[in-house]
Amino acid sequence: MPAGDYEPERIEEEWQETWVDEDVYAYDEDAAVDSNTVYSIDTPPPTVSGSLHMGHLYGHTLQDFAARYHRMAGDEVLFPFGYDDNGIASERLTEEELGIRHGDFSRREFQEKCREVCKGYEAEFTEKMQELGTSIDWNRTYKTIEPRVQEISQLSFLDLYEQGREYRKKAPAIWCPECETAISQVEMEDADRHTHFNDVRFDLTEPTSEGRDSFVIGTTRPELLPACVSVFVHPDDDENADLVGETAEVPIFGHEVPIIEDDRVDLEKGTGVVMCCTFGDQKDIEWYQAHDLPLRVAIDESGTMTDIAEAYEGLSTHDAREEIVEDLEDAGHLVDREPHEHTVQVHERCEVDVEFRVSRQWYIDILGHKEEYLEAGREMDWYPEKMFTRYEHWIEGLEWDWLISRQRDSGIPFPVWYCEECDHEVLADREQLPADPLADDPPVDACPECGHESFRPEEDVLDTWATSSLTPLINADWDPETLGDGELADGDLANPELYPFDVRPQGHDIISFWLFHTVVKCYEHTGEVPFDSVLINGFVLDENREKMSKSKGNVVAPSEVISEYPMDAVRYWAASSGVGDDFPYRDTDIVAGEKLIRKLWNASKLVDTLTADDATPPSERDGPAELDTLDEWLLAELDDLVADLTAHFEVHEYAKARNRLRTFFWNTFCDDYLEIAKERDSESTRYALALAHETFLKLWAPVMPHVTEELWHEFYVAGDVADVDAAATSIHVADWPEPRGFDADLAAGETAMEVISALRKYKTDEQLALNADLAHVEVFGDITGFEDAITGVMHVDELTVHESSPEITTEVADVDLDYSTLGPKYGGQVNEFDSAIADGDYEIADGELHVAGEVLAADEFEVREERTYAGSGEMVETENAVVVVH
RNA sequence: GGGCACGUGGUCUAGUUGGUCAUGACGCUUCCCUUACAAGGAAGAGGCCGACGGUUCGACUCCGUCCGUGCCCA
Repeated sequence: MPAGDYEPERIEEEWQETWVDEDVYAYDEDAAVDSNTVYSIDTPPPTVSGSLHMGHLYGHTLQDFAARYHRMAGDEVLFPFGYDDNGIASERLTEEELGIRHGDFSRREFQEKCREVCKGYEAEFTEKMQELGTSIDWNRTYKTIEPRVQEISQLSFLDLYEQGREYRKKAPAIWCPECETAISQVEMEDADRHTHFNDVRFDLTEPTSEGRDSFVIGTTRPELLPACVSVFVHPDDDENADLVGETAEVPIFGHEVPIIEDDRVDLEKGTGVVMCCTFGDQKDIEWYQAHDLPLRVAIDESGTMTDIAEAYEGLSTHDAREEIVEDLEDAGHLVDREPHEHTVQVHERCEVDVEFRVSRQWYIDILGHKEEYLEAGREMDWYPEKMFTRYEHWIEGLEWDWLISRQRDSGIPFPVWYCEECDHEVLADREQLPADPLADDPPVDACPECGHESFRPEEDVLDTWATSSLTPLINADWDPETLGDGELADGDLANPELYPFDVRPQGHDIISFWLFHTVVKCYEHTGEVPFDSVLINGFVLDENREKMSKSKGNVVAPSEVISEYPMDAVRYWAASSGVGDDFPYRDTDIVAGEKLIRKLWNASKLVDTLTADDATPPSERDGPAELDTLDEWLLAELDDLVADLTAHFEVHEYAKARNRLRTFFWNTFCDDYLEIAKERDSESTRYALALAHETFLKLWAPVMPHVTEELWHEFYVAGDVADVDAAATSIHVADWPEPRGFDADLAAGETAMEVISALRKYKTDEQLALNADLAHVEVFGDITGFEDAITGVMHVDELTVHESSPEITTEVADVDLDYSTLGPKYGGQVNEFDSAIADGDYEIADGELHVAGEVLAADEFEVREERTYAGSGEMVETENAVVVVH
């Protein structure tokens, strides 16, 4: 039984080890035959190279609330864990850690090194995750680089190819010159740059009809001049209309380009005349395609100037820019140059400015299926609902098909070869998977198209999202019988009961790509929306509500927090905010959790001393035939609590659940009921105490799993922690409480609590100790059945209860109008009622109020009376009773 | 620049379809070592609900503008 102080450092660690060692949270496939009784969670796997941050802690804790609640509520829960280790992030990590470059090794060698480096990080990550005390099934983990996942990723590629949804195309794509790979729209982020705005004069080959022989263009990227292929003017731009149709000569480089009109020119900016280069930005690409312009590639894949740049060949874009500006100045073509702040798009992994390059890449067609994906989003339940708009707007704003090929070594290879002769695509047989074309042979000896016998392997690897978007299929172990039909058949999933997943938890920042890509992939492979619901967690901000960032130095590490506070207290804080809302990290909130743990521990000690020693949980044994009114009242209130909490947990309202439970436990149970119970000696009270206490342990279990587990074992499980079968006896596999149908006079109970509160106030006001004796107390009000409770806890010698009204004189102090009825009925006249009542200009007769020429019915107003007690003793009023103390 | 949110006592927050004394916690003040807990208990002070307009009999709640903050997307 609980004794002394609770020791979280020791006890939390003990339980964490036991839970993992004894597989308390293991998903039981054999038990889980029915998808209705399975609760499956599909967590986005964190990048292992990143260290654990407060976002991981918060996100996983939130999922754990759901997992633990559903496990107790009778569902077979799958709470898996994945490590994302096949992206550019882990590749760069390996390079840094070992001081090597990926290009110096064969793909398989480099992948070996990646896996070796990641292994260490994974072990560290696992350890840190387990310190969070979440109910993850550590038997169900996967790594995105492991062979089974590689196979699923390649299967996904084959399946979409069979469905005709993937294509290879030579087109402008977003390119990172640092990583030397194409990247997709979602891998870009904004960065502020300090640069210059250069006004450059272009000469015309012939003067215009207006007699002009030159014009000025503003640009931040003069190094793109060699790539200039045309100049544009807006059709509504009267000032520059004369330029249209003329030919301009590009300064320094001397090549001639046409001047064309196009309404995509921004009239608000610069001179209204802009150059189009291949390529400076996305608009250049649009123009290039719309006007069928030539391609002039001035920058190569590593960000170095090409021979097109003539004298500047071999320079970096940055150096070329400086030199070209100088030369423009010398040649008299630089009209003006001003410092300029602007936003550019950079690759999120290396923060290098992206370029746009024409290259041959693989794409998944998504632009043609926007409506289906919107519909898929509508079919999911969103917690909170408002987050759906993010998904909606993302899809509506899509401009590129999904580019899935990357020119990297690490990652999962495309299972494709090309005929050396006709470029015909040959895909791997599914039996070959996972395949690596650089090492493996194609499945055919000769090209099915032209009969040629030599093949070129695809060197590219799949985009990391191409794998990360398959986690539901990885968790359910996908291995489809047939490819290309886009439907789920019997046997396609080893664990079909898991799919669709009940919930997809994730941060609101990754709705647009991770969630979206996962919906796309899984929907296309199975014909079903992969998630029933989406649970969005907000960001953990610092104590000043600012985003944590390394540069600001305001990052709080979970390890620091956990070493200082019990994990249960940290979880209590994590339950403080509505899902989806960002919220600040504050020590004081965690301290509040610590206090609650202590309160629960101490209250448990008292319950233990007050109740009989019985190792059977009270919910599983018969109570006394007859319950005392007080005890029945508590249990009836408890029924309401259980119903409310169940409803809150069902819809992820953890903050509401937490606050409701805390208020009832602390105020009603500890402050009111326990104080009364101390003074009683009754079988009924002992049973109610024990049953309420057991219920509290269960209701707190999802939020505070460690302390509740410890208390549960102290009360109801015999033997040492090490000796018991934790998988069978844990509170976390016990049944979630249900209302038991206790029926009590809740009004009388409430009145009785008011009376007690009034007596406390009296004692405080009179500077008496709370356990001071009161000789005689009279109560005017209904407290039937609670008399003993009141006399006991308040130490009242004689209690008299009156049915009748007390000897008091009443005066009408004020009249409260029922505005919700009167407003719609009388409109503006309500103001007249108010001022008349304020002036005392009204009459009450036969229960009706005569005011401002109208007669208001009894239910349209309420009279507030001021009472003066005429008898002896001190009067204390409450909402439903009058108490007189002698 | 566009979109989505959010501004409530010193701090963090609750507030369901508008109904008139705005919730709780932390902190603060006073009192109480009452046989689980003084890291506790009892009582109390503290707010023109971001600003300005509008709709309404009535606005923290609805609408508009502005200011401030955050995220997403250009």
